[in-house]
Amino acid sequence: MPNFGPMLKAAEIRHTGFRTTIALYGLALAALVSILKYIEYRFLIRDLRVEVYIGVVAVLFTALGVWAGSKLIEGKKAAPAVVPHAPNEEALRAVGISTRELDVLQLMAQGCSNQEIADRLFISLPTVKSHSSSLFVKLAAGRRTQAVHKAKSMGIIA
Amino acid sequence: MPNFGPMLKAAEIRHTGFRTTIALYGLALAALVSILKYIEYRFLIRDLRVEVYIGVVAVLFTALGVWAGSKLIEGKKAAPAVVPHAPNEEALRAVGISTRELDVLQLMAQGCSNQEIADRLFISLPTVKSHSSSLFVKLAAGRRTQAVHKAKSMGIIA
DNA sequence: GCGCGATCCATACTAAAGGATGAGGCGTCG
DNA sequence: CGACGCCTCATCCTTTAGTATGGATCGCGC
Repeated sequence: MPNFGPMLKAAEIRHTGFRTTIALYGLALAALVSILKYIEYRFLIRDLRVEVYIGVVAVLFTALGVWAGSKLIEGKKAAPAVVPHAPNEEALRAVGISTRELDVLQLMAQGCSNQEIADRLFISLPTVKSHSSSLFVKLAAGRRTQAVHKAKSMGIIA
Repeated sequence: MPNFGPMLKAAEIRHTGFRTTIALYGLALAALVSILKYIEYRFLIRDLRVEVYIGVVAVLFTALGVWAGSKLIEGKKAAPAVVPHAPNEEALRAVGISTRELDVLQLMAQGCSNQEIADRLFISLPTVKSHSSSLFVKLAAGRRTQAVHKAKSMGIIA
């Protein structure tokens, strides 16, 4: 069985091991062949045409590829947050923004209200206000829109 | 090698006909089978095992899927990357934002309060509210931060 | 002329945001 | 252990934002 692993590996390299991915990929392929063989046997279909096999495989693996591709892009989009790290990480510490404050800031940048932020982070409204208040001090902003604007220009958020 | 390009139109199915996509997909599949058959003939390989067929197809279509998936995501996320200039003018008219509303929107994006916007544009506070209200309607936003976020993603503002 | 949209302004009200202050739990570090 | 920063939550209060409604002017096109 050929080794297809590497193509998918990039998609989930952070969560899954290389060998594991390859193994799963191979298993999926084997399972697919088995299923097709079973169908061929079960319904007494002789000479199930190769084209049918290929069609089914093509569809399934295209879907798989689309999924993997999506993951791949997500990984790349999340990674750049890693590459611009220079400004990101640096600016973060320079301003002294904590983890939780960053969470609030990011949701804030997406246009969430304080209540929505509270709901998404599973904290209370006063807590969100607390974080945002300290954010405004650290970013020298008086309003949330200004804080978002400054944070973006500083590379703290995307 | 067959032309796989058009298949990926699945990523931008809105622009390409559905039938066209399916047809091209089928053509690609047929081409692939032909190639395999040719290889089987060319190298005098008898009984090329189905598993090999499936393996090859799986690899190719996974790659295809990855590519399509990437395109799909890019299209969704980086639409402005496709059309750098157009979105501005185009999106503006599409949403129906007027000149004055754009002025307000831009200052809003810079973190200005309504009062500051009023001062800079030499208009009254109620007028700014009037413009921003219609902006929220046109941008389908409930808050100014959300309006700014949407406007940026639409390429209406920088 | 007349409708229409854009711009401007106003008032009154509700909702959200922001500021000030205090306080408890928790992990770290000297 | 005790100071300290972070996270959490609360209450009171002020300011800003947003909604609703209405009215005025002006230019444009049918």
